[in-house]
Amino acid sequence: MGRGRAPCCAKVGLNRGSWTPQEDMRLIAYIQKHGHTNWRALPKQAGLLRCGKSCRLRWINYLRPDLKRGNFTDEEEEAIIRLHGLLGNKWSKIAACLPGRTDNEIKNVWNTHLKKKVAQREKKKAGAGSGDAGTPATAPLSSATSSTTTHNSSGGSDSGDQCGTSREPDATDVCPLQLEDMDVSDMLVDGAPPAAQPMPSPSSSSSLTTCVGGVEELIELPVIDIEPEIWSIIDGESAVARHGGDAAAPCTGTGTAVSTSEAEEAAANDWWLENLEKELGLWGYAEEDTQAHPDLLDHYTGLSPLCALEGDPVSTYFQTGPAAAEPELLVVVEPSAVLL
DNA sequence: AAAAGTCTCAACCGCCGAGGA
DNA sequence: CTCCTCGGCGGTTGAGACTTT
Repeated sequence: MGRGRAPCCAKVGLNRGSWTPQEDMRLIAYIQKHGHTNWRALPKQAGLLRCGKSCRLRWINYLRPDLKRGNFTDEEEEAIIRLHGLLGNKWSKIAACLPGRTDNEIKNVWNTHLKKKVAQREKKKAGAGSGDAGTPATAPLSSATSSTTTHNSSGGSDSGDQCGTSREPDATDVCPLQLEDMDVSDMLVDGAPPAAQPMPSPSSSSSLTTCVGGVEELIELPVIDIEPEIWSIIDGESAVARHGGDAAAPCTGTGTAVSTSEAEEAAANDWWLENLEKELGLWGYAEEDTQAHPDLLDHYTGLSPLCALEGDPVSTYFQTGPAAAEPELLVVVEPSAVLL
C-alpha cells in the first residue's frame, strides 16, 4: 500500500501494497513447484509483478504453511516478554523460539500489547516497591533490553537465518536456556526430538530452518501437485473439476506423518490447497469477487459452497491456529523441496 | 447513526553481513 | 583484497477495522 518511505530502487511497473489472492496463489504454486532458492529471480519466473523482497516477506509472514494463526496465547506472550528481556528487539531470534510465529508478528504484538503490559508491570512493581520473584521476566528487562538492543543491533545478520549455523552464542542459545527457565517448554520448540515433535501445522512445512534446541532443523515442505490445475487457474483458464474429493477426508484414518499411496498424496495435496484457498478467500468466491476477478469465475463456479468450511479441522487451523485443529495430517515430502 | 479516535497488522524501507566472482 | 549481489533484519508507515463519544 505504498507505505513507508519512497522506493529505494526503481520498481516501476511492479505491484505494491496488499497482495491479491491470485498473487498469493501464484506465489504458493511457484514455491511449491520450484522452491525459493532465489528470491530476486522468483517474481519474474513466477510471473509476479512484485519485487523479490515483497515475495519473500509475503511467504514468510503469511503464506508459509507452518504458520500459526490466531491470537497469541498467554504463554506465548510471557515467552516473548522474557525473550525480549534477554534479547531486546531481536525479533527474528525471538521468533525462532516461537514456532509458527513470525518476527513481524511478534514485533507487532510487542509494540501493540506487550510493551504496555510490561510497562504497567514495572509501574506496579515500582509502586509496590517489592520485586516479586514471580515476575522474573521484568527484572532483566530494562537492562537487558537496552543493552542487548544497542549491543546487537549492528544489523540483522548476526542472526542470519533463524538460529542459523553461524551465529553468536548469545541469542540462539537462549532457546534451550529459556526452556528451562520458562514454563513454556511445551510451547517452544525444544529438546523434544525433532522428528517426534513436528511443527504444529497441518502440513508442516516449508523449506525452512528452525531452531530446535540450538540445532538447525529442516522443516519439510508439503508438496502439492498443483501444476495443471493451479497453473491453469492462475492463468485464468477454465477450471479443472478438481474438487471431487472430500475436503476433510485426507487426514482421516492414516494418522501417520507420511502418506504412502499416491491417491492419498493427491488427496492430501488437494485438501491442503483447498483450505489454503479458503484461507485466502478464494474458495467459494462470491459473485462480486469473481466479477472483480473474472479469470477465476470459471474455476469457482464449479466448486462446493463456502459452507463446507465449517467443521473442517484444517480450515479451523488456518483461521484460529493449530491448537484447534486436528494435528494429524498427511505430509508429502519431496526431497528436492526440502533444501533451501 | 455518524463522526472521531484508537488499534491492529500487513507491507514497505534502508541497512548490514555473508558469500561468491 | 575488493566489489557486487543477495538474503535477512529491524524500524516505520498507513489503510482498514474496531471502539468510543
